[in-house]
Amino acid sequence: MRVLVVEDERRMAAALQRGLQAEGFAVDLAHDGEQGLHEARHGDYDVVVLDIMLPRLSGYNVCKQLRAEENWVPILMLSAKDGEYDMADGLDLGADDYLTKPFSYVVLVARLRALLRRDSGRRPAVLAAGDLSLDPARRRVRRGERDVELTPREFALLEYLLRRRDEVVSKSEILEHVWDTFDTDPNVVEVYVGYLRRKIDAPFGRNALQTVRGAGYRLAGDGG
Amino acid sequence: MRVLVVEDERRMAAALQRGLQAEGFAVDLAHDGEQGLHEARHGDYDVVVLDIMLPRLSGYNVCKQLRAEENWVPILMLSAKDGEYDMADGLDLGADDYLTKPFSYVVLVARLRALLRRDSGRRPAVLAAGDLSLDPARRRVRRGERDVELTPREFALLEYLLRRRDEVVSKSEILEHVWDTFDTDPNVVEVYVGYLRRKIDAPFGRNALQTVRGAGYRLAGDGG
DNA sequence: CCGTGCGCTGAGAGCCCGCTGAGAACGCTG
DNA sequence: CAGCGTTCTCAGCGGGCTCTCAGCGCACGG
Repeated sequence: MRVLVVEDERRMAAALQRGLQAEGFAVDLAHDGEQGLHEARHGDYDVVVLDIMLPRLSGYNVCKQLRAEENWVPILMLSAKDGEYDMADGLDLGADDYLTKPFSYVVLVARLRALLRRDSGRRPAVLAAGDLSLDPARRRVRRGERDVELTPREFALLEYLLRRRDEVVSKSEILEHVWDTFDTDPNVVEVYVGYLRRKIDAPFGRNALQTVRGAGYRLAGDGG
Repeated sequence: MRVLVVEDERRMAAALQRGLQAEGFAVDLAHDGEQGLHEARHGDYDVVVLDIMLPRLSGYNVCKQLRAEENWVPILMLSAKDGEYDMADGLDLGADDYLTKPFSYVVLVARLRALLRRDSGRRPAVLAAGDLSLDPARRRVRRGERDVELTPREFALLEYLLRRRDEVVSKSEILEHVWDTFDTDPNVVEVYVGYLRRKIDAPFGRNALQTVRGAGYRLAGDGG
């Protein structure tokens, strides 16, 4: 999962980066509002952590601007507790959650995961393709009436493919979003696609997870 | 997807070309600002990667000129980080995104894809000629209501011909844009034209892909 | 009518892509 | 420490894809 942290104070930013990386996130940093706005627009992040007090452009305005552009990436706002800013304003502007400094990593990570799970509630809670369904919140996968057991990695892969169902997704895109790396041997994707097929397709005589030779994979929207 | 890379430094340009081709883009190169401007005007590209420091005409001016002509092709600017130029200026001039050298190659690809996704609303997403259609994003080709399976090379060839439908396209042009070489035996084009005809024309009793003896091929705009 | 040259096609060689089984490394639990 | 589940690497293989080549048909010009 890709996280953008917009925070001008270097030590705070570095600490957040280390902490979140330890939790398995891929973290990029922006050090002022303009850069943050730019990265959020173009960087394809799954969630944004946004400080309010920023040089050049405040977190408020970054958030406001993004929402004005119909960019609904989940945003978690951070503020000092000196009360100069009111967090309620942030929520009004379209932020999805907020935290007041100082906060603990544990809480931050928990909030982030919650945001990712519900994805701001703007998308359907359950991802589906035909009779294949995945519930991110309950971490549950079903094919028809039967539950399917997946490992964490298999689950993340299926979730990503379902979010982009009917599209052809390249192995490098998969590596970037599911493994949070890009210089890994793409063979690992092939291996996990194989695992998934053995669990969601083969036992049911289906073929949802299709190979597009020379391009990547496609999850058929009708469930195969 | 067609990408124009405007970059004077040969090694950089060659590396970008190879890398982007591996990701499935069709890449053309321009080596100075004037050539880049000319290609961008006439080349029908989906996105332009534009270095700022260029001989004869700077990337700034290429961008400014294109926008002045109401040409809204998505532009991603590249700059050295020596700070001589401020990227914000580039955005003011109408660029859609920027990256600072050195950048990771994967980030570049991700940004390009994001640009293409965002922009896909403006231009027709699918290329068509009569009841023959090709969707670059979903990597899908249809003749009427029937899906047609193509190999990567066949797909690239059909995409190129569709973009230039009703024009007579020479074999050397095809070699240059689809095979990215020019000293190859043109017979390979004949072979692949043959493959395509067997998949998109023969089974349907159609004749979209026409031979213009002594000149090249033409894809009939009405689908044959 | 024939000759020349262009384009078409079937056959086949080689290569590369993707799939898979085996197993090593790692962490967690009892 | 043993046992288990998960992740990932590696090597081998099978087959699809690409491209070459040679032979043939056909258009066009003499």
